[in-house]
Amino acid sequence: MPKTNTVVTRFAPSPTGFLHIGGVRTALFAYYWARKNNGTFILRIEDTDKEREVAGSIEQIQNSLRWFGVTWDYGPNTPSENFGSCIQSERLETYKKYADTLIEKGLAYPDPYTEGEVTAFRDNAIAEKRPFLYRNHRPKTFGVWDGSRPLRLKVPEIKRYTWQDEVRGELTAGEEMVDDFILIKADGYPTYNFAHIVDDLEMGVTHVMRGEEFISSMPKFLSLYDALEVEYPKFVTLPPILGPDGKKKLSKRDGSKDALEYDADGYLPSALRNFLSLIGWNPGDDRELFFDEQELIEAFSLSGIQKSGGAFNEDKLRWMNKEHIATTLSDHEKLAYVLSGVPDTIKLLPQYSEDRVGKMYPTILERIHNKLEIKEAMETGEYDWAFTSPEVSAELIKWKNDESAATARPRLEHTQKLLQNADFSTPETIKASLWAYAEQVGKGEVLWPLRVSLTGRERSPDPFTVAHILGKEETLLRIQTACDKI
RNA sequence: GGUCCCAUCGUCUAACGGUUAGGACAUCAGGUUUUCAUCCUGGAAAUCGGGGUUCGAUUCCCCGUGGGAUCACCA
Repeated sequence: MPKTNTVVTRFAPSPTGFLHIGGVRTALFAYYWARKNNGTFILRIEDTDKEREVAGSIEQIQNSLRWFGVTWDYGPNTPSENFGSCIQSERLETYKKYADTLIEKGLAYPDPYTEGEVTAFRDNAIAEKRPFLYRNHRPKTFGVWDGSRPLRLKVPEIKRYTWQDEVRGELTAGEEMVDDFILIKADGYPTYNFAHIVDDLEMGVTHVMRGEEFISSMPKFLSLYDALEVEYPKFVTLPPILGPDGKKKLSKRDGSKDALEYDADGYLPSALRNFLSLIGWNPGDDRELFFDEQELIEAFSLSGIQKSGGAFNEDKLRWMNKEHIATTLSDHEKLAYVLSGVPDTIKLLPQYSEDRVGKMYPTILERIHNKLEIKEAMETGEYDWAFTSPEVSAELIKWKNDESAATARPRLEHTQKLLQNADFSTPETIKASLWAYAEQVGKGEVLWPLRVSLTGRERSPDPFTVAHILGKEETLLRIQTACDKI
């Protein structure tokens, strides 16, 4: 649905693989800005390099965006009545049209050199330690372009360019960066430099949002806008997302993996969205937790975008994910979340049942930040007590104030007696049945041996929670087993 | 190397000439607690350096320094 066209933004990835984290952030910002202004958001596929194209990545990119809740008004499967397809390889006629216009104006010409000759020019310039400029070799007269050779732009004016960036203010570039770049390659496909500008124009894009790596190419873009005699859109330069070291750009190793891998690791889309939005942008106040997409859209502003790059802080992402799990998931969803993190090996344990997991998921969620940590805790045996009778050592049952484990036996037996008549419906009701006794005799004296009898472990959830998870029968049995041992 | 960009606690960041430089994650200490976890309280922790401009610079300007980007028939 076309909206009020005050703002049109786009996300324009090339289908050369999965969508990485940096790309997601760019998409998110462009999407927020469009939605905030009741504008239009376009997903455009820049597939003009057939060599690098990876099959299936268009689907993959769309799936990733959908996972984040990003929706687009026009995209690969939703063409526009006005400008048609959002896939560049299907728009070759359009680029041709613009190329012809430039040729007519005398502002585009076929490159008369072979690739080898141009390379030789370049190597020569490098050897002489001076910047290579194709325009120094520009032919005196232009031949007729038959499509078999690259078509180059004749830059309308060689000058120092100055332009406004919505984030960084006034930016400049020297005339060394102004050169006769290629508009259409010998294979008939346009270059990024040409295609993206033609498309932005055709699609009515008002805000071009992209990473800072494009700043140095701006003279190219501006000279083309000038050659076409069109208005510049607004430029919004986004800072890079850096690796944890805060220097290099985020690499695969430290988080720039497929956005969907985070799903597998148990990161909630809302948490990752929240986290990524806060790298290179902030709402201007102390708010950090944005559980809802709408809040983010409302808070978003161009003035909150940062100039400098931000590191990917996985600790903060983990914290944020925990917060999102706690506040955005229903009880049912929390249980499903934990269940999906239980390794198969655990499911083989004799007392394993979903019912038991259903009683213990809150205590598990209290201790983890993502699904990976559930798996890890389970695999290291942290929760084995819940699914199999523990091996209880008498040594461990001994409370620090006791002389030996046997000292605890009468207390355990009394505890067992109290629990026989206890209400096991919640940890609190179990606690109620034991609390008076524990306070009278000593909490550590009663609760430590009980907890160890039930779990066999030095560290575990509190005994009331454990007893509730195990149920009355199993609880009493385990206490008996422990008593028999000491 | 040329051109360009950036610079506040370890990290993400607030401050848009006047603040004891604030918040969050991480970290440390204390408290609650039978242990772990949770939770609560508190602490330590930053304006890259040097010059200007100004009554007054985190903030404006210049020079350094450091980091980054870019110089393709890739995007």
